[in-house]
Formats: sequence, C-alpha cells, structure tokens
Amino acid sequence: MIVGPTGVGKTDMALTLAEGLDAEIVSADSMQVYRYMDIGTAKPTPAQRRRRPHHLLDVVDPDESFHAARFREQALEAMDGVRVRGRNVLVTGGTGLYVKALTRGLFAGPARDAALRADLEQTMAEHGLVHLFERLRRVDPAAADRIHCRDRIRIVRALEVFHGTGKPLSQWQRAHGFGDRPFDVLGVGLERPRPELYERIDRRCGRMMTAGLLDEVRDLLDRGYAPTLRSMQSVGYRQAVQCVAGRTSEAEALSSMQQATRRLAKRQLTWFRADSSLHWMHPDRIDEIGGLCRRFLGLGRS
RNA sequence: GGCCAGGUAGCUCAGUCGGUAGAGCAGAGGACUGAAAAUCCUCGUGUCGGCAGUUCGAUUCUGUCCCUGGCCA
Repeated sequence: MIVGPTGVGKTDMALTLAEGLDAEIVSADSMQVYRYMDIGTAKPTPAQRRRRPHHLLDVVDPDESFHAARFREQALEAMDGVRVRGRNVLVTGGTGLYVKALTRGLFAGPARDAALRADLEQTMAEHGLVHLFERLRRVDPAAADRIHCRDRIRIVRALEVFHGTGKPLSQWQRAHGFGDRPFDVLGVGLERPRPELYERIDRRCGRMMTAGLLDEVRDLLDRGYAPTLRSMQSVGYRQAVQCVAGRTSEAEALSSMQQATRRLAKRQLTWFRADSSLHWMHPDRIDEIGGLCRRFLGLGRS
C-alpha cells in the first residue's frame, strides 16, 4: 500500500512497483472515482492505465453519491478479482478515510437518509446548528463531546445513525473500534521536504491549467453537472468553476487552486502521520521500497 | 539637490496622548467511522530602519543618517 499527500509521486511509484511485483493497482482516491474528471484529479492517463490494470477509477458519474462504505465494498470486490487472477494487490491513494475503511473496516451503520437530512436542514435553517447539536447532546452525549459544535457534517451523521438504528454513534464506534483486519498490509508513506512538495504542487497545478482544466470544467457543466455538486466543489474544480463563471481571472484561479492544494496536502499529511504502522520514505528510495514489498510478499530478491 | 509621505510579524497594514505591540492574509499544528479534495478546531516576540539625544523609561518625542515612493529642480 502506498499513501501520501497529493503531488508527492504516488502514481508513478505505484506503476513502477506494480510492474515489478506483478500487481494490479487499487486506487484509494475519493475524486478519481468520478468519470469525466481527469485533469483536475491527476488521474492516471490511458497510457499509464494500459501498463497495469487499475481499479476504482471512473466508477461513478460526478452527480452520484459515493462514500467510504461504497468504496470499501467495491475495493474489496476488486481485490478478490485480483487474487483470483493470482496477482498481488497494490493499494495507492491519498484519501485517508478510504484507506482506513478498506484496511480496518467500518461499523455497519445506516445509509444516508435523505428524508431525515431534509428535516435536519429545515430545523437548522429555523433554529440554527446549535439546536441540532443540543439534540445530539441529549441522545448521544459521548459523541457530542467528541464532535465540535460547529462541525455540521458530523453532527448530522451522528443524528442520522441514532435515528436509523436507535443506537448512539458513539456506541457503534466503541464496539467496532476499527478492529477489522481483513488482510495483512505493508504500508509505505511517501514524503518529501515541504518546500519540495509545494513546488511540485504549484507546478502541477500550472500544468493542469495548460492541459485544459477549464475546458474540462466547461464540458462537465455542459453535461449538466451542477457547480454545487460535491465533486465540483473539490480542490481545483471549485476554483475552475469560479473562473469559468467569470468571477475570477485565470491567474487568480490558478493561485487559489495552488493554495487549496497545498492545504489539502497538509491535511493528508496530518491524517497519515497519525498512522504509526507506515514506513515513511522519500520517493527517490524506490529500490528500497521495492525491496520492502518483495520481502513482505515473500518474493525474495530478484 | 529641495520638498512631501512612508519605513512595525513572510506580505498588506493598524496602533502605542512615552510604560517594548495587534489584525487580515500567508504559514504551522491538530481532529476525523456512509460528504473526507469534504467538514471542523487551535496557534501571532517582532533589533516597531540605523545611530545619538531628551527621559526613571523611547517603537512612540527630537536630531541625524540610510532606504523606498511621489512631486519640484
């Protein structure tokens, strides 16, 4: 498994490793799952995809609801297929929650409840988020302690879990505790010195612009995908939408996209740093990483 | 060369009627169990341009020098 912040060099690393290890690649990326979003997600190119089979790319349309549980299900399925073919699996991606859901499981919570969410939106509009937070405090004080009173996404989810199961979220979480271990994992975290990483990010954003990110966004809008979609609000797309709408210049879009990407990378690092099982290495040490993998798989040297 | 306006945190600036200073942005750290490229939390000591003077005490007043911008020669 290869993880790390955006722009660190996961795609190239995964491809080279996969070729040497007879592996297929399972992407753990929450944005590369969307079709038609290629440039801004830095999706592996068709040429790269021909070198090794890739899974979990282009699996849904940009207006479909995709989430960690769905990712886990499809990724497990893809991994089964790879094993049937007698090959190894190389998971790679920067979406920490997806990686964790895959390697350590999720509690069997209820699906999104559109009706309930509409209700909650309503009371939020009338009484404010505080009201929902107070409601959560009544039904699940333990969760209310851990969730910040302004974190509306987690407050809503916690209420949804309680509403759907009659059991507080905190109880589900305690019982599960990320205790699933469906398979052994060798985790490698790719890292670079911050200035080096940021420079790569800035350059890559510039390349995305010249590669036609704005055209890609125009195309998405033409296909009828609303600028308010979650997928369209992701880093890069959010800024490109503003630019296409004429609210910012291309130069402004680029620089705010670069900044948003740097911040994303920082959040990813925060997530992955908390995982003490990872072996952190600079991508230049690819030979060493390959060696680790071979030893892990029991392939010996060759 | 003369006049004017400035030189305060990486950047843009505020402020101290003399008791060594604070916002925004940038940046950093963190949380994260079905929206996760999302959502949310925390964090501001810097020769207040240099030197000298007045003062118990100067970033604040005075002088001088340096730098930047504008106007006039």
